[in-house]
Order: sequence, then C-alpha cells, then structure tokens
Amino acid sequence: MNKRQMQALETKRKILQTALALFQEKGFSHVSVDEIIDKTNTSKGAFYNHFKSKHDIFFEKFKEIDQYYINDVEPELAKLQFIEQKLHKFFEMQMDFIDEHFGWDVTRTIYEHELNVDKESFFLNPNRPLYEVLTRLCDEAKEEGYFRQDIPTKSMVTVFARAIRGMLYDWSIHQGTYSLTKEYKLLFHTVIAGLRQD
Amino acid sequence: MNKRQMQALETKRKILQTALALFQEKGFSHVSVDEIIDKTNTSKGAFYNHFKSKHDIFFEKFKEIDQYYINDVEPELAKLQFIEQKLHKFFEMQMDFIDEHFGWDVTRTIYEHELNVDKESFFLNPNRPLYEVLTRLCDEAKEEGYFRQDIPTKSMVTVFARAIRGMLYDWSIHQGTYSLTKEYKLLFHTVIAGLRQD
DNA sequence: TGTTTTCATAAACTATAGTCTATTATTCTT
DNA sequence: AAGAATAATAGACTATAGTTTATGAAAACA
Repeated sequence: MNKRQMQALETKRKILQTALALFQEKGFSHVSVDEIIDKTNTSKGAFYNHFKSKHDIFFEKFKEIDQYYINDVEPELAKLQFIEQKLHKFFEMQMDFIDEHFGWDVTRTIYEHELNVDKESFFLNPNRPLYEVLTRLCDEAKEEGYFRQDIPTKSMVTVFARAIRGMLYDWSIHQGTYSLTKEYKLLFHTVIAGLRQD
Repeated sequence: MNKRQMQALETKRKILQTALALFQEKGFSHVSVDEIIDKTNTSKGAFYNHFKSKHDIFFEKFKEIDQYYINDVEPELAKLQFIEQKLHKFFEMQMDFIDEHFGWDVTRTIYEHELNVDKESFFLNPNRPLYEVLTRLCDEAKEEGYFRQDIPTKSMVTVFARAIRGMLYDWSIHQGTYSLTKEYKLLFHTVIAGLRQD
C-alpha cells in the first residue's frame, strides 16, 4: 500500500470512528455531517469520497451481522441435535446480536434507510447469509417432518423474513423501550408453531 | 363558519388536493414543498399552518383506515358466524384497503415517518380501532377455544401488530413489486395457525 | 528527472424541509 | 364605530444533506 492509499484509509477510519462515537452519544439524527467533519478536521469532499451518505456509515456496521451468521451462528447450530432447538437458537442469537451490537437507534436508522433506497437494497439481496441459513433450517425441518410439507421452503423463508422485519420495525418505533431479547419469542415461536406439521 | 375560517379551509383543501395529486404522479420524495406552494399559489406559512410536515399530508389520508375499521370492517365481520372466517376476513379487508386506497408509496412514506417521530406515534396510539377490533377477535377466538388460552389477549394483539408491520414494511421496501392482496395470507395464516389450540 | 495523470481533499454551492417574523384582513370588544 | 386582538398568510431565513469543481500532492510514466 502506498502513501496515498494509507492516508485515505486513515481518513476513512477517523471519520468512521468519530461518527460512530457521536451517534452513540447523541443519536443518529442529532449528529450532522458538518459536525463530523469538524471534529475530524476533514471535509465534505473527504466524507463523501469514503461514504455514500450519512446512513452509509451505519451500513458499514450493519453488514457485520452477515459475518456473524457465518462465523458464529452456523457453528453453534451445528452443535445442536434437534431442528426445534436450532430454530430457537437461530432467532435467539440473531436478536441478542442486534440488541447488543447495534441497539435500537442503529436498527431504526438502517430500517429507515432501506425504505429510501431506490435499488441495491441490502435487505433484498438474495445472497445474504441470513437467507441461506434460514433456507437450510427450513429444508431440514421439512425433511424431519417438523414443518409441514405443502409450503415451499422459499415461502417459509419469506414468512420468517417478514416476521423479523416486523419485530425489528416494531422495536424501532418503540425506541427500544421494551427488551428485544425478552419479546422476540412471542412472535417467532408463534410463526414456528404455525409452520409445524399437525 | 365565518369568512376567515372558510378561506383557511379552502387553502388547506387546495394544498391537500394538489399535493396528493403530485405525490400520486411523481412519488412522495420527488415532490418538494416549494413545488406544492407554487402550484397552489400559497406560501410556506400557509402550508405549515395547516400541516405539521410534508409527511403529515399523507397522514391525513392514512388515518382514514381507522374510520374504515369502524364503518366497514366491523359490520362485515358481524355478518360472519365463525371466528376463523372473521379473522381471515379482517386481514383480507385490511390488506385490500391498503392496496387500493393507499398503494405502496403512501404506505412506505408513513412507515418511514413513524420511524422518525419522537412522540405521538400514530401506530402506537393504544386507542386505535385497529387494536380494539383485534382485541375483540382474539378474545372471541379464545372463548370459542379456537385460540389457545395460555397467551394473554394483549400478547396476541401484539403479535398480530408486529406481523402487520412486517408485511407492510416488506411490501414497502419491495416497492410494491409483488401483490399485497395475494401474499398477505402466507404470513397471517401462519400466525393464526400458530396461535391455535392444538 | 521532468512531465503527465490520478485521486484524495477542500470548500463553495445547491436543494429542500422546516422556522420565524412581519403584515394585513377579519373578528371581537366596548 | 373605533380600537384591540387574533389568526392566516407571505416570504425571508436557518439547518443540513448531498453535489460540484478546483487544487495540490503523490504516483506513473517516459
């Protein structure tokens, strides 16, 4: 890496770090881009050279969840014997991670941003590990006769995706005033029960 | 009503009508407040005297759904004998109304706005007819032994509210590229099944 | 080593939602 | 009917996200 690239990386790192700290402190909407570039002694040009938008900064962080599915969730699921346990573990780990690593303000900001993106929506990228893991779980549950056979796996994954969105959207508009890790079960266990073979 | 009030009402009507027409034509985010006041020969002062924000214009429209629950949905449900039919009819009418009267852009705009409101969130107002109707339905379903007894009615209503949010949020980020009236059943029937007495 | 190209950055500029203040026509009060 | 109060409107102003253009230093090239 040459001198110029190093300088650029340092600028990006500085902006990212400072911005995240400010968001943490005051909430996303109460921090302006001007404030970020002031605090980092950089400029609009530098900021928008490294990030597509103010929202994009959170995106950088939000994408970490996909690595988490691959590095932590899948191995953990592999340890479990029954599909029922795996399904419950999956949602438990997902919600714990979001609660702990993001919090409601990051979540809200991402959910808001996704409503505004014209294309390249992150949520709808079909290659996300989230969908891959869910697909495998649903397939397995059907094979073992735990889930009903007459609903295509793809539809089941869609149902789960919508339930996840409902849960996180609701948590966001409640501004995290209830505990995600306590409440998620109500919805997800209901959906799982609704997909079961009678 | 005196002259002044009539004039004010006329201004409000003119702004509302023109704005909705422009939103319909170009989409909410591609219409500026300046354009609305230009086209209506009014001013910022007039606009913000009548509406809290640009989003608020859609709100005026969105609130119609509560009248719909009272005037149309409840009477229609009363005609049906079985709670299962009533539950299905409820979601069918709700989704049909949203699809036909709002469309995805209005829905998306409201959903986006709700993520940004500091207080007075419309969705969270516990007195909304939506929650009243759902509460009655869940109570009835429990009494008839259709739904399980061990989950409080309030929790069931919460589950349904989150499912509705998930459905509409998902439809919004897909920008209406799938038919809401065809797809809603997948999620809602699953949730209903998940709440049933075994 | 001198010249050209590239690219990160600075900062002026634009677009636009929302606020504030002054004005003026209407309504109220006495 | 005269004066005071009010409320709707006009439009200047502010805040802020994002765009554009210019600059200069480093890299590539010859």
